[in-house]
Amino acid sequence: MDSVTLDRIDLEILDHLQKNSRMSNADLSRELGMAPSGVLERVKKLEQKGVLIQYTARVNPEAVNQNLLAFIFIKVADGLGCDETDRLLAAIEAVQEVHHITGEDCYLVKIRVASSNELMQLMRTAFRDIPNIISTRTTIVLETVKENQHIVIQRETQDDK
Amino acid sequence: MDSVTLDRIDLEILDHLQKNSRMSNADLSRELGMAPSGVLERVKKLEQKGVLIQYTARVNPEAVNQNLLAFIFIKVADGLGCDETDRLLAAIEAVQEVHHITGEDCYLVKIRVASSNELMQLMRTAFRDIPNIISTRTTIVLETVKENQHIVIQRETQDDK
DNA sequence: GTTGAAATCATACTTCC
DNA sequence: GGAAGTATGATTTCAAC
Repeated sequence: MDSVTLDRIDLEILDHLQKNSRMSNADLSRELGMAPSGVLERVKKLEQKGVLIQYTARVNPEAVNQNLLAFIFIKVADGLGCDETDRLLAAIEAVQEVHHITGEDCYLVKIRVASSNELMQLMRTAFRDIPNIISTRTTIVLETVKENQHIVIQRETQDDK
Repeated sequence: MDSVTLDRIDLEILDHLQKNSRMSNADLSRELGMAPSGVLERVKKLEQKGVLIQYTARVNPEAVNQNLLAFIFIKVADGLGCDETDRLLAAIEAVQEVHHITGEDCYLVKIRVASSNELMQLMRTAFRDIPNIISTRTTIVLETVKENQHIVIQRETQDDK
């Protein structure tokens, strides 16, 4: 999944769909100056190749009472963690991200919940049930200034077709 | 933006669009067992109310050579940071997230770049040019197990219409 | 990648509850 | 205030090129 070759048009498609995934294929093809069918075929291929992972709507967390964002550093018994621990952490719905990291701790987990109360309850239940966890260190987010998953599309460093 | 009342149908819409924002309004209305026109009106209102922030496509970072993910803890001179620092950090394209956090450091920044080389260059240029930054502490992600922005839609804790 | 045609969809307007 | 019905123009989709 890193041997995929993308040309300029593919990168333009990715850029547009990152900015608005709900745009119609007709609009997208107008932007690119191509026939809709040709664009659709490229989009389908990008999906098949695993370049386009998902189309998602971003929901304002405040609007659905998910006001607490936190990062949790987790130290586990077996040095680098294991597949089972990975799986258990990822299975928690409120957990949005699970990363293996360098440094003292082994995991960095991003979690979004309704309140500090809910976070405490999760720590006491879901996290407590995961074996191997030695310690956790929680950092609370006071305010989020920026938050997206946009990947910078670098047209110049890519091969053209 | 937290006084918005959403009923069960609104929450179902959010849930569906989070899972696939590119689904047609016709498909969405079939899932909900409603007429397309009614569903469209709700979606438009959710956009207007700022509940639906954006429709975006998730791109596989490896496919576009963005293989390095890192979290940077930043300490600034003026305790809690300021709007100007917020703005400068957020302006860096590779920076996906900027949070004010509790604890020793003031900011937590998530950044995605092509390589450790590019990260180093960014630290030497973009970050170096931000006044007030006292120190940075970088944590490199070795592997990402889970990464999404899905918000848990809690049907039971919301008011029904 | 494009064209063309049939099926399907988006959406604005009206009517209904 | 919604939601459903309706009509028209746009879009999707797939064949053949």
